[in-house]
Amino acid sequence: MDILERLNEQQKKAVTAAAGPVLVLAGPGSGKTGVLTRRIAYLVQEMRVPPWRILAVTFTNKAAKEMRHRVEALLDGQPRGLSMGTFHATCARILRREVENLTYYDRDFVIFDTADQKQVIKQALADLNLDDKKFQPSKLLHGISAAKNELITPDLYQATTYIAEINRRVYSRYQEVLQANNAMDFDDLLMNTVLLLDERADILQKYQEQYLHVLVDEFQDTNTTQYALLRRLAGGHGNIFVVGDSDQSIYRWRGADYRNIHRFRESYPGAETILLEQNYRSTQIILDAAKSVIQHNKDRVHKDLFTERLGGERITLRENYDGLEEADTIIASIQQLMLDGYSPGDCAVMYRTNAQSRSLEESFVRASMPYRLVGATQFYQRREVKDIIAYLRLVNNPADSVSFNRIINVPTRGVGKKTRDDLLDWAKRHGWQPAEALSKLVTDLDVQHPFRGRAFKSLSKFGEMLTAWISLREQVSVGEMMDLILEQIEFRSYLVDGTDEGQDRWDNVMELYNVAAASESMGLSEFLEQVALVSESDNLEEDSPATALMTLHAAKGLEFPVVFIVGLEDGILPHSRSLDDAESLAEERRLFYVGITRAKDRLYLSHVFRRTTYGETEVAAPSRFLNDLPSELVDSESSSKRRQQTKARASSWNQSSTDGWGLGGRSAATSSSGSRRRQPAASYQPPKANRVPTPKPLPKPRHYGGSSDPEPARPAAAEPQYRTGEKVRHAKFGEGTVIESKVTGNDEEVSVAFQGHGVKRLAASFAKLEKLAG
DNA sequence: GGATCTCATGTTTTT
DNA sequence: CATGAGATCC
Repeated sequence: MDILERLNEQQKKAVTAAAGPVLVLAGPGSGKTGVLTRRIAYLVQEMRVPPWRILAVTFTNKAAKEMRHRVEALLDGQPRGLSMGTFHATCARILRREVENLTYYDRDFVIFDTADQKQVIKQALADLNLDDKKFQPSKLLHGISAAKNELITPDLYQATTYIAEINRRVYSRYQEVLQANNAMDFDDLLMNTVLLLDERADILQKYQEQYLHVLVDEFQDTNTTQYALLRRLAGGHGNIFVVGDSDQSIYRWRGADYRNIHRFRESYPGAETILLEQNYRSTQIILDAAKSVIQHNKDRVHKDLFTERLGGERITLRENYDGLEEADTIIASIQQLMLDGYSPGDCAVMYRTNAQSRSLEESFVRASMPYRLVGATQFYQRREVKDIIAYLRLVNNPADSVSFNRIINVPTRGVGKKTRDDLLDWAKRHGWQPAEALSKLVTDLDVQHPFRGRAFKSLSKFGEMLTAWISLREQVSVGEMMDLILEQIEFRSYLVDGTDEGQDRWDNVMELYNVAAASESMGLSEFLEQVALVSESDNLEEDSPATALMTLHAAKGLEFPVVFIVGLEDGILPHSRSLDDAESLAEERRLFYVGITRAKDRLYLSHVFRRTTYGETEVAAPSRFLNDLPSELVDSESSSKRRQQTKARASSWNQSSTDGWGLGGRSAATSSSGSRRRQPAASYQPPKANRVPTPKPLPKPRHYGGSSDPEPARPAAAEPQYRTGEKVRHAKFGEGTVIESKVTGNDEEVSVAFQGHGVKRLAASFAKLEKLAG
């Protein structure tokens, strides 16, 4: 494929720019990913740069994955050795490779997520005899994260006030606790990499020489530490190509600083700056509205965005009575759009806070309209999943006391607070890690210990299992290890308690198992790292027939033919916590701008008269941002007006379809879906028009539809679906032969021998086995 | 030691 | 309203 095909002049200029610093300021919809990927292809193909000498960094796994695919398509095959990944994954890879040069860590260090961090901070506070009610863990963590994002170590932390001094001490202790656990938090991955490169000129030089070209996506979202990293890596040659848009900077609260764009120009005075101003996404009207909104922010780099999609539908602005009516109105609009040839999957509903998704979901369920929730509760944060990961982490890294504490009594095994404290105490006195102490208890029969009777029995039993797992660590695969653990702790019977929720939890564990089993070639550390650095929203299914529901933050980088932005009220968007700070307010405005610019054809904005938050209903004022929309671009409707027009049919505020679109079959929807790893998109339940419209009490939306589709309510204890000898196909493992299959609870456990992959035990509901004829 | 209740808490969350 | 952590009760 010709790399320069169908590029406009500016895009071409960026792709073919000479080596050296390049700054691409890319408006929304201006084809920045295309430019970035073509730049890489150009470097390889035209400038003859070996792929392994190129480093491309992104913020999300999804962006990295997409870039990789597109580069592959351009180059007609895999660019061997190309480094492409998120900042965190890139740093983790460097740290892992250089681990022997790290003072406090050994090779199996683990990555702590926010829940783990909270435990660490509590430990730090306890160690310092500070009250965690007086000093809020979340606040302290935020402060620590901010420091790390600014490359400030505890030693460099300037404390001139009492509270800052507390912060400094907690930060310092927090780092010690992490190190004692052989663990890093997300921010450490970045900071420790920079520190390492600063300490060791030889290592710095090695990476500078390897990465002859550095490319960065979403540059406006970099924080100080990330920018420091980039500057160091590109330090020798200065071949750094960054793409960003300060108008889309919406992660300031995470340390992102779009002023890095200005700094870039100062750091690299010779940098070539290229503006991508042509928008290929939106209609003129939508783009004009977006421009009018963002124009109110000060100190912007001026861009003159334009589109060839002149005209377009006007923006619809609606006032509804309350959130319920707002949701129902949106659904009615989607149904109307369907008559115009749009699919529900062409539509997205965006909101400021996750809490707003609930009422929307309920309305979608009630109307039997398909939807998918993007980036809600993350799979890897689910309790049962975290529990099992904690087991694996402990096996991988017995120093991990956070995981230890998490699972010492999960499933309940008779180790309560007292016994646990005694154990931790005893371990501490001897200078052992908790897991180490447990091993001692079973391996060293002469050891003096404070346990008797039941406590001793429980601890030894667990100690024996743990010791055995650790000794098997090098010999078995991750999947086998997990299988063994699940079996021995009888996790299934612990979870499956006859409720749907219990079954869901077990299903989640089986899904994790499938991920592990598919990661055959990975070592345990590697597996855990991968699991720590992926997130759910990386798996938004494209081309799903369901309307996407997401926060405005989650919407960045996406586009939809039809976009609804809800809750345009002062206090929601802009959010109440941002009202008293100009910089925060500017960021809220950017958030609105990001939302508007996601839309290709149609944009619907809505606010309500009465908003219910935290169970309290209050009158809400329309968002101040609405004043920034030129009235000639907007069609305003309010439900009271509409009601008068359609008086005959609509009679009350509470009626669900106020504008006369009472189409939505009111059959009780069965399954909604969160976006899940390796799950098919939410299955579309078409409105069953002829069903008796008896609105049942709302089923609580299931977290996903995996195990029940496509055959809901498989009779328990029925015949197995799979027979011995039957040939099946699995997405990962390919063809195989069924060895045995048995029905267990609501599911079926199938053992299949796969060519080249050995025998796998799979949960039928997850494995998605395809039966092969013959 | 384990279950149950109460009470505080609540923006966004690429990793 | 809905969730989670900690206290309290059995």
